[in-house]
Amino acid sequence: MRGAVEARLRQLEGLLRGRGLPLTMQRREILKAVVERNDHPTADQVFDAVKDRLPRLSRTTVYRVLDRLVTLGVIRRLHHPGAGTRFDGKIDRHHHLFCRSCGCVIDVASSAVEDVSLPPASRHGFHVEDFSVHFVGVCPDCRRKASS
Amino acid sequence: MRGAVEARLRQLEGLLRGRGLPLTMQRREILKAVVERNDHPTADQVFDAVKDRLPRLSRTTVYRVLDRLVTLGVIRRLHHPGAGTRFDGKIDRHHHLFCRSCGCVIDVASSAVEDVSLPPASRHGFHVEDFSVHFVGVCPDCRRKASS
DNA sequence: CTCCGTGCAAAAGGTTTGCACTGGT
DNA sequence: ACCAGTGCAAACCTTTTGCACGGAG
Repeated sequence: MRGAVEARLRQLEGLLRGRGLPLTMQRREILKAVVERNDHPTADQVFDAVKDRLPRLSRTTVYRVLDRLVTLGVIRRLHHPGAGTRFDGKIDRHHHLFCRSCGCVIDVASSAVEDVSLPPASRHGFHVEDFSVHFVGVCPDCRRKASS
Repeated sequence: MRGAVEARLRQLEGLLRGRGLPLTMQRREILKAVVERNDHPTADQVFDAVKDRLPRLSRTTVYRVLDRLVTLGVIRRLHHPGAGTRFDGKIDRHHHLFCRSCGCVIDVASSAVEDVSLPPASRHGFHVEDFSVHFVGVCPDCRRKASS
């Protein structure tokens, strides 16, 4: 999976160069931190993960860089029940399982979900570009605890 | 649509009485404020909508009452991209169109979306109870502005 | 009468902003 | 050298908490 991270860094570099923006250490390390984990970290968790490598890093920068990465389309903002904003290193279409018991979020590959479409007449003139499905239920861990 | 609001107030009254909880003016007015609008107000917007009728109302109470209404299942919490927590007066299954330009949210009737399910092999032991679909795109207003 | 609910004020997060300095190109 | 990015501190906004009073059942 190391190669995947390298690929994302190159993607970031390309997007930044295309706009004449600098590729800083902070952007590199923050992107790595988000992509390397498959949970969905908050800005604060990203800060914690990166601060060892960049001791002078400020929380402000984490917010600003995450925002920039979202704008560039390198990562996604995730709207997590309960807690604050979270970030998701995956950018291919995928869906989420939200556990209503412990609040965790599990990714589901898009291919595991049958295609979703809206009848054109129901769109109210809304131009739909993408979608994601939020499944709500109980995760394996919580089911195990509940049955014991 | 006035009748619908009355019905929801009776529903609230029943749920509260069943638990020996009082039906206060604040709970009545806050529920009305959420149900009467078809957008998805924040706690602060609810406060603004109700403060004329209840001049001594405090923001704290709005938060507490909204929370209680969610617990009772009379309204739903909505996890909205960008902004803070929003509340949705509809409790039947429906989906949402999120405008990435202005941030507004439009309801979609559930019947307009084909049923979505996960193949059993993809559930990783997760027990799915419900789902909702988040469509992302551009709303009619923003499309109009963009084309001019 | 008894609790729960409410209002107020203050605290607690989480996120944003202004400004001077640093760093990538 | 230039301009965007960064760090710091303070501001901001939303949400939560402690405590005394007031109102519904």
